[in-house]
Amino acid sequence: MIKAVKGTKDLLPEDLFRWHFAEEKFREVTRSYGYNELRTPIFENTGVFSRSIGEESDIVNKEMYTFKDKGDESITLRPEMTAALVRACVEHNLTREHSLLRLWYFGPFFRYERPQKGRQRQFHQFGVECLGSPLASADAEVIMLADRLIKSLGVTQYKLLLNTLGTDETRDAYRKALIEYLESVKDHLSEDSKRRMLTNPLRVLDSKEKNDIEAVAKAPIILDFLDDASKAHFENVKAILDKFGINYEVNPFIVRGLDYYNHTIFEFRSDSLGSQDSFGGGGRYDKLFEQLGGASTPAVGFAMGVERLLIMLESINQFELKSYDTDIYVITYDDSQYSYGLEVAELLRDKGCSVLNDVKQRKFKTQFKEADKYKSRYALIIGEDEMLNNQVTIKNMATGEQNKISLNELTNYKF
RNA sequence: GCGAAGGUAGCUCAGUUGGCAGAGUCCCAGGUUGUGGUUCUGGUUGUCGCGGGUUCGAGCCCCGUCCUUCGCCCCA
Repeated sequence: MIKAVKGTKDLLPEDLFRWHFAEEKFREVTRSYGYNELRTPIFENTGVFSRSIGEESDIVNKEMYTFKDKGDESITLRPEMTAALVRACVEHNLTREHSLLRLWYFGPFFRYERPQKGRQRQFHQFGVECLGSPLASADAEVIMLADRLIKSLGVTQYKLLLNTLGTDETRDAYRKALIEYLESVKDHLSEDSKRRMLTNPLRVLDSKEKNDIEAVAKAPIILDFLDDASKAHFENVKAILDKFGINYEVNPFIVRGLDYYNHTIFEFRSDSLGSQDSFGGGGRYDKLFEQLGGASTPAVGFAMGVERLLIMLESINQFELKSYDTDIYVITYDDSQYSYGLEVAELLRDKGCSVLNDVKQRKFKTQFKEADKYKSRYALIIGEDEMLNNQVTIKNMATGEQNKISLNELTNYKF
């Protein structure tokens, strides 16, 4: 038997009820903040990602699906959206036409990783990007949108972690000081962290190793390296969140995996997800437009792992629907009324009802059982009698009440 | 890339020291020819993940491999 590729999943009809529920909320919440959807191709020229995410990051180094196409171009299946979205905005000059641009997206992404709970090779992200404002107001809007979305899905058990990286200069100065410190406690670090010290030193702060956590406790803290403007920016973000009762926890140890962030960074975590406890995150990326050849454009955004979000919905039993209800099931006594039943069904579909005919033309009793299975609210019963008199018998499946009516009455019936 | 557990019917799983591959559920048919949700009766369903090996005989033991799950790494 041929199976789906490792780390990929089919979404079956029963899964999709939950997906549709979430996707509806994406539309609802983004609309309430005036965000418009943007879609980009699923693959890009490799440079879009290698130039933005960071050559040293694991994503670029070992997780991208990169291949040469028949024209010998290096192509990469998108591992995240922000770089692709910025590319599209630059290419179409969108930020020239709108000095402030609010966009959202939802779609599949690809990373070559070891599959695990909440981690697949093809996975889905939902996210928003607010382009054009350097102010804390934009950071706060994006965070509040994310928070509102999570709440609207019915999720309550989660934490919002907040940190700031300051400007590129403060981040680089901090990185230097941190490496210096880590060198001094090198003997107490795990093997992983000794390696990370060189590739992504900020990651060491986030280690789960007991020894690392102790060694890092006295490490220099980014907040001490911030210039006044960066501090003010961060304070403004917090002030807005405070005003609207958004709970957060400042955590100088949270770190994002992508190189392009500066100033505010944040992460949503939940303990119902096992080891992949982060289900969303984002931050400000003021330099990315320039890196990708566009005009300097301050920007902030976030992304959410949709599979992880849905795991959380499942764990709180949110949204258990297994199939959609239908309005009407047309039941015919035998095959000679089938064609008449079809006419009646089409008539009702014109009115906007969902109507089922038994295309297997099974026996009378079985059709009733089907009507139950599809949770039809009404059964239309058609025998020789009804057909000859241009009538139907309409039965309310919940009350059992039924009566014979003409087609005319049927088309005016309030279902 | 590293470490650990698992894979038996569509689904959830049982299967003893190696001896005819099972249960529940779902599905299908029927309960005397125009009424369902509950119920009763009967029935179908298998590459025991895949490939080798040991054995008279393998779902069970051995080796390899694929996939899933859990942890590390990394990230959403």
